[in-house]
Amino acid sequence: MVNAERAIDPVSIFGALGDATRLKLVDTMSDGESRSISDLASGFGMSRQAITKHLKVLEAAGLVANDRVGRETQFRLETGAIDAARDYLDRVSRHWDEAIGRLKDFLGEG
Amino acid sequence: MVNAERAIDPVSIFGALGDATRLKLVDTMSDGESRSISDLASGFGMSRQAITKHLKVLEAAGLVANDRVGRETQFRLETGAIDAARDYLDRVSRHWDEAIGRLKDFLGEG
DNA sequence: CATTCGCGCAACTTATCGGTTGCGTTTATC
DNA sequence: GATAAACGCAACCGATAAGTTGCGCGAATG
Repeated sequence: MVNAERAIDPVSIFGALGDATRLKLVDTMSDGESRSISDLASGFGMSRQAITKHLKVLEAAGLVANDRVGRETQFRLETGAIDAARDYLDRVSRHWDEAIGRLKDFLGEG
Repeated sequence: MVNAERAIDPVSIFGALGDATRLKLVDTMSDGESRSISDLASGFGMSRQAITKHLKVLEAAGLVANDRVGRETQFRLETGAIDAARDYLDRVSRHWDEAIGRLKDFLGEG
């Protein structure tokens, strides 16, 4: 199998987003631009290596991707995983709504 | 301030969802029913106390609430936090779409 | 061609997480 | 009123997460 690590696993996606630094990274990259690691790291009061680790977590979850450009590694947001997470929450929400709807119907009939 | 711990913090919401057991708990409760802790724990191959801990994490994030009924503590899903998380992802997605749209317009004009 | 910039790799430390066990308390049941 | 069910609290433990530092390497720069 070429291209492993492509699971679209809600657990790892939510896990990746469940950290203030990583969520801020996602937020930063939500403007669609590609940024180098050092560029990204400059905003956070943290070492470059720490940011690299966070980016790897985001990448493993499919939330970001990177291209090597010269001596830089530029990261960009990958919206597929975000959409998947949103869809997951949508399903939960809809399931709940339908169940509550049935409950109300049942109570209304009584 | 009465009712502290009501923050609607995306980080803690995503963090709470970023665990297989907790996500399964949310999934289980998405049918709108209230369940006791022991009831919930019976499905997972895990001690009641472990489930209690997970439920507290979910509760701290605002994803579930509980009422004491006799000797049972019944938990139910609280959709507000889920909606908040979904809205957050929506905003990120929309921001990205708009930014990419502007980029395409710019390239198209050239 | 020496320097420096951006990065990857690896070791290490500390804190937190996920899980366990044990015990005491309250509520229901026989 | 003894027994059992459902729970909370707390101590404990191994694994992992988040951050650091140090070092070496290839790509750009003067």
